[in-house]
Amino acid sequence: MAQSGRSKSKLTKNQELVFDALAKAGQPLGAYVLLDELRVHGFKAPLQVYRALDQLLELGLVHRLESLNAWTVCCGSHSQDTPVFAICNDCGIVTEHFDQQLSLGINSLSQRNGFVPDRSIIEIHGQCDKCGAN
Amino acid sequence: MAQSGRSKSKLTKNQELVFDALAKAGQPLGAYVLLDELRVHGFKAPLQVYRALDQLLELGLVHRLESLNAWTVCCGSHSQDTPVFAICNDCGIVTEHFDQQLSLGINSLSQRNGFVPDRSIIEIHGQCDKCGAN
DNA sequence: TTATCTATGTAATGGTATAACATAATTTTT
DNA sequence: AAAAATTATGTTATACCATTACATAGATAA
Repeated sequence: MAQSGRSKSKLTKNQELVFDALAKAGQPLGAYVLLDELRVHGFKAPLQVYRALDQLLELGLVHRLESLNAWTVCCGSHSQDTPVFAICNDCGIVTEHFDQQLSLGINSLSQRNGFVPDRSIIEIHGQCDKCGAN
Repeated sequence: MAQSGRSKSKLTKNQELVFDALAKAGQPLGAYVLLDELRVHGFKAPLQVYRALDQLLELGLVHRLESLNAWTVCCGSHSQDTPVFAICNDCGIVTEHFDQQLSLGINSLSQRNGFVPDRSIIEIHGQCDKCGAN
């Protein structure tokens, strides 16, 4: 929350609305769901959402889940390291993690192939602990 | 190619057309690009492509690149282990890898969180060796 | 106070994927 | 071989995701 707090003070009105809607949801939302939620605040077009999301991404306050076409608030506990998302097939809950072994693996594989990594995507689909217990 | 050869013998006409178009391209293609390439073979609607792709995915003959909305043939050298894709920002070349450290990392992180992984996505964006040399 | 830059509003369009329904081809069962 | 069931295919319409292009307003700098 430290980083979030610092950056959030500079948010514009639309950025703040989008961020708060995502934070309140506590789970990933699609851009058009966000649009619908924010119509009550005057949002009328997808671009209002996408522009805010782009800025929030830039600031590191939200992530995009590539395999879900959805967006979620950053947990805030990693700086610029690769986030890892665990996505439950059953309940849809998504948790964000940071994992050194995976980060090192990305760097090591890249280096062996003369590849310079810039941005990495790690998303694990499966069954969460709660759903597995049932 | 061993696995591909075995499975390919069972492909339907449309599946074979889609697979061959992807293989010939040698790089990821979008579904609508595939559709256009296959119009000459009688394809007329997106669903013809998507249905074939779904089956090819199932058979492990192709992969979907989630961060590109594109599809590519499987390199064939990993069985059911998580493929890792390196995607060059500059030239667009995509290479497929298998990496034990990353696979172990996925399993380890999952286990620590009581998560049962089913299908994982690892995509690294950056600069390839050729582009870095220039 | 212009000039510039950033944020916003709005309409139109492009790109990706699936639902729903119909038909044909193939395989299984009898 | 005929009937039934299954699988593949064809086609239309629609839903969902994202950006281009252009116009306007607000804030900041010169």
